[in-house]
Amino acid sequence: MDAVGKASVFQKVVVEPAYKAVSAAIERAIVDGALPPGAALPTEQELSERFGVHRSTVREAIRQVEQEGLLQRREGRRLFVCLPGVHDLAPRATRLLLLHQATFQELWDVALTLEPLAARLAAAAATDADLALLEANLLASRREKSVDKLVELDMEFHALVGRASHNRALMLAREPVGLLYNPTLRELFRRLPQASGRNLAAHAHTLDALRRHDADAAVEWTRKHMVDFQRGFAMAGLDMSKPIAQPTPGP
Amino acid sequence: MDAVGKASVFQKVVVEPAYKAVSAAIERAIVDGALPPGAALPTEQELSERFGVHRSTVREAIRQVEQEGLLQRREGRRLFVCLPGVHDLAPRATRLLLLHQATFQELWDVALTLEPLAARLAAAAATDADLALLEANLLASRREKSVDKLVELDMEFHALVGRASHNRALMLAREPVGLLYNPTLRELFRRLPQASGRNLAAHAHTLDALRRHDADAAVEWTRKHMVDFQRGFAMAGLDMSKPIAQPTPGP
DNA sequence: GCAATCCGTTTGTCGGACAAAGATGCGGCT
DNA sequence: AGCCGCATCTTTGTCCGACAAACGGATTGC
Repeated sequence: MDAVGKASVFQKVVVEPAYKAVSAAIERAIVDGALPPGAALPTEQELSERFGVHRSTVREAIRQVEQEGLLQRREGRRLFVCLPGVHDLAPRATRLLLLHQATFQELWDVALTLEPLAARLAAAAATDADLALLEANLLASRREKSVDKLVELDMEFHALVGRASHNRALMLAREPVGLLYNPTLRELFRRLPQASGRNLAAHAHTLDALRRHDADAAVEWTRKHMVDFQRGFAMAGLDMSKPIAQPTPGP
Repeated sequence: MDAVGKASVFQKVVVEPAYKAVSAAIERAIVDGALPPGAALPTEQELSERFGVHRSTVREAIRQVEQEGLLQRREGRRLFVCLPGVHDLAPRATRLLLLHQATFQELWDVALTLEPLAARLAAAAATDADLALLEANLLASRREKSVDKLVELDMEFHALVGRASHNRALMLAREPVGLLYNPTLRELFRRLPQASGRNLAAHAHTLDALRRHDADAAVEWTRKHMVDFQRGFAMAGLDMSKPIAQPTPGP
């Protein structure tokens, strides 16, 4: 209508808030290596002077970077740069799946693929230290009677196999899935007490295969273990197509 | 040494900052459903009154929840509750793998397992809409000449197969892995121009299998596709055991 | 030399202020 | 009566300053 017309020569200008710009700048400094892991973040005051914004603005920016897992409060007050670990991302992924009401079937399809992969890679890459941790887990499981603790130990066993693979992409992918077994596994163990024994036997066989670096056996035992679990799941009358429950079980 | 002695009856008391308590409270309200997705977050002032803290403190808390992906700025100013999507978590996972200098081999081992799984599930679950999107992607790829765009389209194809699986756990697991192909794929396409044609053929066969709901064929073509890629990788003289590069390639 | 203490620094929190951009409502015009 | 434009209110983004508590380091006393 005017001289410019409908041609969008002038796009709508987007102004990003200062706190966002600052948080992006801090993030970039960390990712680019200007602030190496372990280094202390400069003082809030210094940052506010450097960026030319008020300390409150800097604080808002810091909160964002902090939540990102790139900063960690250590020894009291000061913030230090740190590399985010898988344990930092997994809860978020878990919550995402919960909020989206993912079904146990979805989880299971992925687990049925990832756990054997973890076993296969672990057979090739497991160190003595990894094997020792698995051994310790197995021993603890044999002594444990409490269902809740057994579930914890079972999940830990699989997490340890994941770690023994020394594949960080795999650990990242399987962690959230592994976390969500928890409530279902607990329910299953409660309904089928005998499942726990079969579980332990399968773990023992898997560990044995890992010790021999026998990838095929490790995969096979893991798969058997999981199929067995699935059968138990059906026998216990649980429904795989229902959304997964919160990791914090009700009364 | 005093009356209490070394017995740790009195643990060191940990006081969490107010902004953290507030952010946790807001998060809980969202996760518990008190603030359903789509609802507007109360005013900063109202929150500050309700929690009995200063508005600055509320703002710091909001920044954290915002970064978590549970809040989104829509239509200008107000913040609205929203469910975090996979696209919100993936960049973080990607950055984590980059910072940890994960090798392409690690990525590849996972991809070699997840992509066929996606194909298998997609063969069973793909809707007409999914297939149409894949078809459109294939057509666009056939017309495209630019290497960069072709890489984008290739990654999109695999992402679409993932979506067609309708398995959210799978999408979550494969997204970060998929994102990191980018620089390597670009390098490969640049060095081996003929790879692109083979790529398209494999995509076409995969899509065909998905249309026929033939899971075995879909898996087989996907696997072939990936093994082929791996061979090209070796032929191009690239090293899988080196850390992956940033998604933003240098000159 | 070691320990207790004092002081500056840094963080967490608060009070208030103000500009800019939406949202709201009201009155006037057709 | 319905719509438009304008004044006003709200809300956010940013700033200023202040202060208590905790931490670290320097200083001082024994």
